[in-house]
Amino acid sequence: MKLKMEMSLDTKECWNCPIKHQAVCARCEPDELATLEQIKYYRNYEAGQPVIWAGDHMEFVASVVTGIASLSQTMEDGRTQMVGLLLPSDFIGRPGRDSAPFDVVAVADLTICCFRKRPFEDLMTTTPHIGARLLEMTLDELDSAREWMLVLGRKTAREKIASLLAIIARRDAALRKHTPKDGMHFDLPLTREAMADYLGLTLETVSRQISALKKSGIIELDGKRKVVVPSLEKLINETGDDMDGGPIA
Amino acid sequence: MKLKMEMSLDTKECWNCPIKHQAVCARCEPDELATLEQIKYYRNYEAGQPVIWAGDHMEFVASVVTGIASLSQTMEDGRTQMVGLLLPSDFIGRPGRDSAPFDVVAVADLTICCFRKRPFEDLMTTTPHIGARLLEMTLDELDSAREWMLVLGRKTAREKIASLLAIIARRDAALRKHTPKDGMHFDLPLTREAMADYLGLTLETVSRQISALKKSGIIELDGKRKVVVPSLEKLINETGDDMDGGPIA
DNA sequence: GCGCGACTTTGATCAGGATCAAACCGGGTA
DNA sequence: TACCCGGTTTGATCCTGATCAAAGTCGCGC
Repeated sequence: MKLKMEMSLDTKECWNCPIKHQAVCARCEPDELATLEQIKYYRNYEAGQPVIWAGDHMEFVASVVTGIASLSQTMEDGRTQMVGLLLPSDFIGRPGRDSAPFDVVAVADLTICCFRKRPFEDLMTTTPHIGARLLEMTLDELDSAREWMLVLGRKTAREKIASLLAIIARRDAALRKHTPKDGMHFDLPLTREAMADYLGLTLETVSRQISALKKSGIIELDGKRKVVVPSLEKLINETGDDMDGGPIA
Repeated sequence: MKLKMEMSLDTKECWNCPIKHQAVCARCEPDELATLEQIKYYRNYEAGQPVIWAGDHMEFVASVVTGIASLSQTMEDGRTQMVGLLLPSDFIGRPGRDSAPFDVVAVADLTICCFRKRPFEDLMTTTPHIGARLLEMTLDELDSAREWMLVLGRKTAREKIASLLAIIARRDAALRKHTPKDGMHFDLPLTREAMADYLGLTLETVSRQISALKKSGIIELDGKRKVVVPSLEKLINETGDDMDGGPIA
């Protein structure tokens, strides 16, 4: 059993938070940050642990600080669809509702910064910065979700895999604050099954298509979980998207 | 060529607008409404006409007043995916961005209430009501989009058709301000092709599955475009969703 | 080292939808 | 009336990805 990951001390204050420029608190004035500081607390989850089940009462909203979580739905017969990946700075929860619409599960070891819901909502009504930033983030997420609908509804298995890899490559580059480039390598944080659930495929098909991309020289694998992209252009060619643009998040 | 539909005079003032309680202006105070009144104008489109192409510069944001529009994406090779249906009171556009992320096309004769973008954005910063309402609407749309991802990624053709019919039935009932019930009948506002684009299917499969549902007694058809639902429960059984809940929008 | 369990790969077969093709229907117009 | 045209239905066949099954890989604890 792995030890629970703890955040290092120096990230425990808002003014030193690694996501302070991207998260819902990005626009806050010092006094607003001070208020957030009062109502926040951290929670840690290890890979695989559930954070929230759909329908649960939520007493907090939160921001992902480090790690990855998934947002997903499951039908009675067990078919599941992942509907979003939550990366650092992404927001969890909905001011104004108290039950969660989807399951949230830690995919990799996860730290979230929780805000007690009632005070957070109060703060939203008394200051414009949080609401404005949340609106901005929500509109971006809505665009991302809609772009993903094209992947789910119209792309082939190979295109789906390539699209997922391209997105992870872009996000990984963004987290490291440089642009994606040829020869880049990154961690594949998802199991084959999680990829399948995100892409609306089976895990066997995911495995086969990854093998096929490898055979075509589009990607190289280093172990099961590390990917090298020799030519970003070739990868994007496989996604079915036109060269520039394409889903960002 | 059909005559362009014009709104009747009595809906041309905000205080008499049919969607004033649901749209982005729902929370506005009288003085805010007065400002909106200054910056708004109506536009009409007939079925089939484009409203905006993806990438276009947008000089307005808008609310659907009457009719239906679709939000969609098309790949270079022609594959298209509808990513949303816009019904009366739904919002078009994104404060803070000036190019449209998706195509908007009138599916049925359409009237929208446009707000010049710059003044609208200014109004958003000076009053909380519009931003708060827009956030609320955007969060709902995000949930809807994510629910639709389950349909696209994991449901069978039959389940997809049943899900679409169930959604249209619910929305139709909501527009008429009563709850959906057994024996209800409603208009099918979409062509088979539009349904296919919404569901990630081909139009032939849509046609076949509608025939199959008819043969099973789940629905009855009156012409090509009117549907009767003898038992709502039976229809929902076909969606794969559990009885209550299910996608709302 | 060995064995176990979680995850992954690969193979064989099946089936749900796509594709290609043709006929049908209803409404508008010459 | 006959014709045409957009939308729809139905049929025959194909193919992608699902399903069922078995073997391979890696990390970890004993």
